[in-house]
Amino acid sequence: MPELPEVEVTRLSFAHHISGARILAVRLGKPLRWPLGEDPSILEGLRVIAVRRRGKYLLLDVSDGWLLLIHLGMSGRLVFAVDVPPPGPHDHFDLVTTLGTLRLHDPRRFGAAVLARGEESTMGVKLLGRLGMEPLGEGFGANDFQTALKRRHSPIKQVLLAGDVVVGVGNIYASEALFRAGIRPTTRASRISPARAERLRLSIREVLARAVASGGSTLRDFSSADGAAGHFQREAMVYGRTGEPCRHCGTPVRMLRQGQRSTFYCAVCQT
DNA sequence: CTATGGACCTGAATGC
DNA sequence: TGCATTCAGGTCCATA
Repeated sequence: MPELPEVEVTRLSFAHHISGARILAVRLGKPLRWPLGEDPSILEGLRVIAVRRRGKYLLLDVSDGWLLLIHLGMSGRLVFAVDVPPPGPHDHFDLVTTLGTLRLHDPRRFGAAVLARGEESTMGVKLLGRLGMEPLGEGFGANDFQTALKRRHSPIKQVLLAGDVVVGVGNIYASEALFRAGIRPTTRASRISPARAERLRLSIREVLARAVASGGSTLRDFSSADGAAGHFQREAMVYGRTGEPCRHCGTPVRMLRQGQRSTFYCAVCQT
């Protein structure tokens, strides 16, 4: 479900509500992708200081130097409310605080909640250490992007998804950014010219920023922590539009498989 | 080092 | 209606 825009929209929807809250309890459901890593009772009495994002991870800074990393995986969703119903079969993590409860609901359980001793801890480095540039930040520069692409011989779509060059671009926005840049998803990254790489860099920024502004994409069930659905899917140029006319040239949109994932593109507009 | 395929897990949609 | 197959927003890990 969640790529960078959905994670960022989720963050914005509850960060200011939970900041300053004192943690009362942690409730755990079924195991997620990784174990919490620490005894949850150590959080009791501590405060949530801030909520940041790195790639598709949410980072909750907790007093006493603790860091709570939350990943939504494919089907995860956060809810923050003063009162939440009793946990259902897919509610696997509750952070109960004086200001409300933050709940991770995740049917497929590819998501995770991990407690670490800061970003430089073993677990922090393991999960965050290989992440690429933040596409909406200052550090996502033309030179660095081009240099990184030169070293990669895989198709550009898969390089974008890998997340070690640039983070946050998932299956929807990879197809969308490549369409806007006019680049075939199968093009080897190393063979993209500097001019086209720059166009791609700007397309990535624009697509992600616009998606955040639209509240993300709600394909089946995404909603932010206050329950709001996104509507960027209405602006999708190619994703999920197999056989439908390209919004630029009218040619039917094509779908192909790359590394077990669907890719959508226009064979006329993307070369 | 890079590239590729399998693994994890559940529910919804599709096909016979 | 019932049952099997395919697909879904991610990414880690083992293997070439």
